Amino acid sequence: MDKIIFHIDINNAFLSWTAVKLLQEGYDKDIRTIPSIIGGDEEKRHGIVLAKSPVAKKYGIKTAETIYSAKKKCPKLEVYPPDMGLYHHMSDQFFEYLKKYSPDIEKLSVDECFMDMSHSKYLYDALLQLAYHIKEEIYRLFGFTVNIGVATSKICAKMASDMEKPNKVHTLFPDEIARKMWPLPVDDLYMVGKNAAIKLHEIGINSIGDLANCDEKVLAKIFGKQGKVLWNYANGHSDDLSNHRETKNHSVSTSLTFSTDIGEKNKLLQTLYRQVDDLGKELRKKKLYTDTIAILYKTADFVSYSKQLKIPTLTNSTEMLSKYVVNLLDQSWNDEKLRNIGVQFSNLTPVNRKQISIFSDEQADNRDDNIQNTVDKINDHYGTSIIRQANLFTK
DNA sequence: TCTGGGGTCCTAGGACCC
DNA sequence: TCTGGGGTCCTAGGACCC
Repeated sequence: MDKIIFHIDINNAFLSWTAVKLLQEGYDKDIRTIPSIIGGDEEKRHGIVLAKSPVAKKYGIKTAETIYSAKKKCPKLEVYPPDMGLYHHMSDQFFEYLKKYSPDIEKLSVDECFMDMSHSKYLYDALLQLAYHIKEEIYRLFGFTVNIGVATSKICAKMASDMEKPNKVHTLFPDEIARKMWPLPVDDLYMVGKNAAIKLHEIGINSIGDLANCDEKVLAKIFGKQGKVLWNYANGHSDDLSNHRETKNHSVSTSLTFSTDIGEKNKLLQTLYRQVDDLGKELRKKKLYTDTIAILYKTADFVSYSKQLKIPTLTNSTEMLSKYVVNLLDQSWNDEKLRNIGVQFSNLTPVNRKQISIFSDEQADNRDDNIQNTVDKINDHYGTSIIRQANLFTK
């Protein structure tokens, strides 16, 4: 029997979640029905569109464009601030609810997932009914709407849920691909971004159908490995779509855009120490170790740089990570003013596979681990970081 | 008052080994 | 006294996703 995959996508998740919360608090309008967006704080230079209402979309407003530009397109646009705490809470509830229908759920982000329904007891027709049922039940229980794509491959389920929005169920079975997906602009295909779209248009490939029916070899020449992937997607093949997301915890990172460009080293260090402390805590909580440490930054003129170092031992000690991060800054930064700085740890390894390097002092490592764990426990207990490294408080 | 934050994967070039 | 070729590891940068 064929696979049956559902792709469930929350419509304008951040905006819907904020809308539901405002309504519960007695707000007099549903911001999903007016030109509105969820946007960051412009004064802090976080001023981009994080989510938009369907009405805002009609004005041509796009996710990730500047709020400044969005307001030019629609002067009466209403901007609401994000509430990440709320969003994580709503996301958790959503995925908890879905478990009721399949144990095989693959999260793609806070607001979308695949559900493998192949082994469910439902017959084919009943499965489609079930998709509608889930959609309605989510609305009844939580107050937000979803799109559900039903297909025999992940790529088709994903493309189906993206069709007409909001609050819809679409199917995209093999015999529907040519009629439903091929006429769409090639730009709409998953993994065709701005750059790929330009190159495809240049060689006369404008629709997904053009891509599906073109010569694979031409694609390979232009896109390398990715050419084959795109060709498969256009033909509705391939279930490796999410492989790169399945293997989780390849890296953790954090970054911060400053309100004003920063050129003072001690201020940069303060930010870095805080970031290393936060990520270190995350690693220890997940019992993961890293041996690949990087800093990333953007200069005032928006040029990105990164500097990475592989170290001979695995660690998740804030103290050790801090030392390397400071070295990386010293090696790469030449006193330019920065608008953004961040830290990334990759090549993450579970604790039980930790290998003690011949260069490391095992006893010292264990002692460090114990101190860190105690600090983490105290901070957990008081709900905040009352114990941080002394570094964090220096000027 | 331009341009967030957190991820994954790929590529190209250099170092180094045999 | 001319310069192989395969392989792996590491780093910096970039494309793409939500």
